Amino acid sequence: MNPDADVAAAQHSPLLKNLNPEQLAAVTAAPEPALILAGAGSGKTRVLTTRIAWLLQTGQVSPAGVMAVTFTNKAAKEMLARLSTMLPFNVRGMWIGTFHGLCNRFLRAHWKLAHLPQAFQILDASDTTSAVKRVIKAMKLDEERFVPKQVGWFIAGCKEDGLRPGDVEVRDDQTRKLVEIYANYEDQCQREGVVDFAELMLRSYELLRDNAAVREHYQHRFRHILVDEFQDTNKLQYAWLKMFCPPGRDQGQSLLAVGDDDQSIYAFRGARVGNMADFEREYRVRKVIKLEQNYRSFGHILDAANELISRNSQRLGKTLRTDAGQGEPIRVFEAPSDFAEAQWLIEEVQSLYRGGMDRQQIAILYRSNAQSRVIESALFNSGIPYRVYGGLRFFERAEVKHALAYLRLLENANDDTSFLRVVNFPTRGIGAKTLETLQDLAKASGRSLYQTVSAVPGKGGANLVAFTNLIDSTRNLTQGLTLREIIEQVLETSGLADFYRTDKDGAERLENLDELVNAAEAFVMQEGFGKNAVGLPVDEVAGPGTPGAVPDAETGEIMSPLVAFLTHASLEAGDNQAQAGQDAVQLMTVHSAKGLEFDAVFITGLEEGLFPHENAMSDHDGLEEERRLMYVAITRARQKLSMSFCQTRMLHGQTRYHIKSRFFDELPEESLKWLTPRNQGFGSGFAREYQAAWERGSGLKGMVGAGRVEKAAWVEPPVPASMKPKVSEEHGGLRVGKGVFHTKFGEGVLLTLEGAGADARAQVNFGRHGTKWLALSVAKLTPID
DNA sequence: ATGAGTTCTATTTTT
DNA sequence: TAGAACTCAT
Repeated sequence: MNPDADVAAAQHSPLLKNLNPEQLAAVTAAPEPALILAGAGSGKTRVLTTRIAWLLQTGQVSPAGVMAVTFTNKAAKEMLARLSTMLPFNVRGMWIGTFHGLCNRFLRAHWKLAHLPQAFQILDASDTTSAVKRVIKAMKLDEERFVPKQVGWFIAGCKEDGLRPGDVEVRDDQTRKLVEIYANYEDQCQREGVVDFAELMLRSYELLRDNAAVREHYQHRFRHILVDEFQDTNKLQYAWLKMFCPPGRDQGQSLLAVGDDDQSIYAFRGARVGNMADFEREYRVRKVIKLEQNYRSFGHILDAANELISRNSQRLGKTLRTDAGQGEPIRVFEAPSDFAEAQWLIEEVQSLYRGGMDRQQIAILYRSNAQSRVIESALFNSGIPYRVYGGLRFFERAEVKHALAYLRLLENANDDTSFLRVVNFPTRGIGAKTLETLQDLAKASGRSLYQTVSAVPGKGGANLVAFTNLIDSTRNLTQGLTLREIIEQVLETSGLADFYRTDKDGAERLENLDELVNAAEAFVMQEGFGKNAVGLPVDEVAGPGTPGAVPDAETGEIMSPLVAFLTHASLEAGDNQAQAGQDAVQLMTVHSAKGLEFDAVFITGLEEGLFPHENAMSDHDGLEEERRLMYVAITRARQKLSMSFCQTRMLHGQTRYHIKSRFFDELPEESLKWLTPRNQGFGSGFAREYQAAWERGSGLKGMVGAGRVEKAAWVEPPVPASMKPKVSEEHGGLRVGKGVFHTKFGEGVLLTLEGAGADARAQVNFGRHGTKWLALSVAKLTPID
């Protein structure tokens, strides 16, 4: 092939139409290491996917030679989806996925070399914590001094620095013990055939590092490696990438790193922004391409973002610009209390909605999850549908995890984590005492719990044997069944389904178990196996194309759909959001808003101590990360941006007095529109005066008397007439004082009806479930006699 | 085994 | 304040 001629011809490819000069440069960059500094809203995903498409179209690489790495499943899916609309190629040949997803794919193909069982299972965060907890217990250590979760972080931190227990520098007793726990934890995982998230990365890295043949195979195979969100990579991930494409060698391989140092907000989790600068140096990047043209926000919003972030030192340097015009200035509201802030949000949201904006185009952002409560209850009481991100995800729900534990035991009975989760759920007369005996015996003999049951004497032992018999017979019963049938069978024989059928509030959990069956069905349909599921690359697989299963790279052995599904469940916990109201206001932390965009954004709780958070304010780096977080928040907005802060806020059960965030002083005055009088600024101590006045019992009057009339905004605003509840007696067949039925809360008595139309709401006493306010536009209430 | 009572803790968390 | 995790009594 003649790349130059192809490249010249491809300049006219329809793919490249409508790209700006910087985007074009990034898409058509020469096959050498390149760094793309992609600002918020600069069309980064489009550049990434277009580049892959262009490389393929110009024949510079075949699908098997492409690897694209992301951090989230969502990003990977989006890339895959966009590519499949752009290309006639089979996208399955490419390695596109998350770091962990690709590591899984790699380890499944080389499980023997990696010293793993073929059906190894992946521990999620909570599995990891409980596994660590067991180690600490077995070592008879004080759980106060060695908090399982923290020890888990320590272990993950070591792994992310590439350190095995023997590599950790020990300088004090505490660390010595921690390393001991780490070592025992490793043994335990190995014995049980499970790996945690960090292990997926480290194990793959070590295999590549220590096995030249494997390493060279992949180096030769992947001609083009693209990495998204490079600023979020940790030390190990960068080292992992170097294994695929080592720096300082010109082999015609290209590593394209795309990132934005200004959006690095995960340093606390081990992300190293410094990897960007290191990359530029170590790979001798000749040209850094900056995508600074923003296609998302109006001028005032970008001015604010640029001005704020310019306060940070050690930036790679980037200024967003737009052709969209200035737009509206940022509205700033000072509220007397968190309650008043929420009330103001309600008014603003309703006015936007009346102005024709979709509710899902409105986002309310906050620094910490605890702030959502006040806002939620205000929204709830106003009958405005909303959706909170950050709740329990589907595969993390207790009942789902129980079902998965049974399924895991079918595949690998030595998985003690799963064993302990369900050995007595539903209850089988196996108590703590019996389990202690079992664990001691297992530890002494170096066997798994499952292998040890017969050694336990007495009634407890008999019950344990009954449990393993149940698992064994279920395994036999499910031989040859489809994945759907296996799960249905397990739900029945385990007694899980029956348990939730008789449990008084098991209905919802039963629904989730149904949903699990559906998810499995969808997984089988969608992945179809042999494709991207467990992800054995098709060109590496020698085995027969058995439908519904993936053959192993070396042996041609068939991997069961069940193992694939269990892997899927650990690697992708599902949507991180509560019940999906179609037309709902979006509530989330600033962290979870990263990567999203909305027509209207409210940044709330902009108070010193909260945002920037007090725990981050002490050191320079912490404050800079808070500033980047604020930068991320600002750049989420397309058209309208508002910011608010409170003088008083309920925190840890106490009313605290706050002053406005220093970030207000770092934004351009001309881009702000103060809805309340601007006060003296950061550090004025005004809130403390207010507090003092309040404590004297004089409240606001004292303040006004002291000549601070401009602080009238501190008075609770009167409820506007439009907001005054309209009380009625009857609504759609419902009558005050009569009975109603709700699908979740059951029967109740209607106490009050307020509002009309979309705002209509009802207060109902559900007895055992208490008295609740319900939005009639959302809640299904039916009258009963 | 279950429920009531007690104590502790509270920043963010892509996999 | 509120929730989770735990203890203790039934």
